[in-house]
Amino acid sequence: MNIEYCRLFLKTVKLGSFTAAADQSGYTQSALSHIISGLEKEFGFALFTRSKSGVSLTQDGERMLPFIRDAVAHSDIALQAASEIKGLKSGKVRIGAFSSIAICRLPAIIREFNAAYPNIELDVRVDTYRVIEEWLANDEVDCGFISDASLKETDFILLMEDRLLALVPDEHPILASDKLTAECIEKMDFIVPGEGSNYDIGRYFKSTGIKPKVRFAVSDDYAAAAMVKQGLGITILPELILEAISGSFNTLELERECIRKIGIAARRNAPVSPACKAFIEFVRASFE
Amino acid sequence: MNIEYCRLFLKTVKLGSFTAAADQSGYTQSALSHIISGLEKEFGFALFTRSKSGVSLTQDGERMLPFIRDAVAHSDIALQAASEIKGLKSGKVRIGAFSSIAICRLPAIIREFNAAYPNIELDVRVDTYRVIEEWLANDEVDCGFISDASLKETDFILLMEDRLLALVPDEHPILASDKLTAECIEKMDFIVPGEGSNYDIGRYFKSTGIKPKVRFAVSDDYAAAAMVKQGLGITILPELILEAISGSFNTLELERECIRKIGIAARRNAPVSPACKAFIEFVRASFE
DNA sequence: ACTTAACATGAAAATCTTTCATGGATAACG
DNA sequence: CGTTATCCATGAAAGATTTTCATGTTAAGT
Repeated sequence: MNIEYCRLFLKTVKLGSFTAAADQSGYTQSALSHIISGLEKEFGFALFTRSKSGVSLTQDGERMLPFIRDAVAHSDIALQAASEIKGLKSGKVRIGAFSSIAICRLPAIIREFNAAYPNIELDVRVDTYRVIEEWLANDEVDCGFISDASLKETDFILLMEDRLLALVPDEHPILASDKLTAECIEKMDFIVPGEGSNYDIGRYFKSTGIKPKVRFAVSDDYAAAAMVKQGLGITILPELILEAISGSFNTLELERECIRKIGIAARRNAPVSPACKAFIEFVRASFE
Repeated sequence: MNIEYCRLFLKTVKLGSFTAAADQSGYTQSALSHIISGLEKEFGFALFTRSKSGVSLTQDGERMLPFIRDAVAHSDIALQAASEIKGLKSGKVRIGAFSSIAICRLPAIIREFNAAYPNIELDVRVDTYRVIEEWLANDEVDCGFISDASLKETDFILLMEDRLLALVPDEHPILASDKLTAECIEKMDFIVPGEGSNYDIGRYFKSTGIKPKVRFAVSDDYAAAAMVKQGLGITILPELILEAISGSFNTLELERECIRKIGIAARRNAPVSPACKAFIEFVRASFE
């Protein structure tokens, strides 16, 4: 029994016409006629009654229909399984990541993933998560690390929570206090950090109503940290970024805590390749 | 995906050898080698690791195994369904029947069955059910009508119960009585009927301990009936046979009732053709 | 080392599949 | 009603695929 022919049988049943089924399947009408005849010979009875307005199932054909559907369905499952396995042998996953993740977590993940799936190519692009969301929407990446802040058309998997912490100059009196209050922030000079963190901090100030005394706005988090060290003011950065910044810094928890939720997302309602599935699962597991 | 090739894959898994699997399946080793390579190309990964002592599944092949088994199993079911349907279009059923059934019931059954399954040939052989059981055992018939008396290696389906009745001459004083007692039987001349019924009556006398005064033993039931009519004695016959004997007879129930159970049987543990199955089911339904 | 057993491989042969060209039959249409 | 279009069947030819044949390679067993 040839499964391809069974598929043709099903299509013919659906369309009630050899000609139409053949056209839709890239065969000639003649071929399909021969093929169905072959099936009928193999089974030993007629499947269709032919007429000038098409074909319709015989009673015997009707009886066979569920069995053939079933056989086709199960062979499809096998084929599907094969393509999953194959997809893990030779895939390519395009990943969007924002800088702190790219610096602090991705290198280890990529190394381990490569060991497990040596033939899956990983293609990492780094930008802010605003941009990563665009990439996801435009199908420029297969999956991306984003914050839960504005997840829209994505399947989001939570990986970790990341606190915002204040960075304070060395030997500053405020270090004696337990947490940094809103009033303290407003009293001190504030250095607005780079683009990505900027976004989180903007949200933070907006939601708490804190109005910082902005002295500087710099283009990246490292610069902001360096300026704090020079005593030019304080700044606020996600904890994860601090891991990436070498050197020791004085951090202080915020009295009004702020947490960003970091996760990985693929486009919702879009087919996800086996390789990408495997990568996402791998990332999920590595954050457990 | 070619189901035949999947079957070959399974056989190869079972035997752990291309050569052996090819031999058992009527292919050359080379053909199987090409075929498995083809499957591997289709799936996109290796199924077997080859060695000089045979082949063994790769990890991926192992993963595919259950899916392929499943696909093959379901296509087998479809093929099986087809052969059932086909079997009902062109079968032959060899039937063993004993005379009373063959005369009183079979003609109507055969006529109706033929209308329903015009292409199934029925081949009826008539003898006593002792012989029919032999035919069943020797596979000389596909199914047979037998009594439950000595059903051994058969699948027995009960169809009807058949009483033994006494046949008494016209105007005999015993007719006034309600039932025929054991003493009455022993007082009167007894005519032993033909071979088939003989067997039932022998059992009856044995089990009840009645010792009849045997005057005659005749070769068939019709003769026994005729002799009763001539006033030569009484006899005992199954009710079903009386239907077959033309003319009116005086019957009397036995005080010690005897019932034979008539059914149809096929050999147990032997494959039963679809046509035979259909016939047995048809008979069962027509006795309901 | 030699032999055997097992799988691979390329080319040839055999078989199967598909198309082409055509025909017949009926339904729809003017 | 005849004409045309549509639909399926069919036989032969072309094209693919499958299977075999002949042979090669490699490793295991003796």
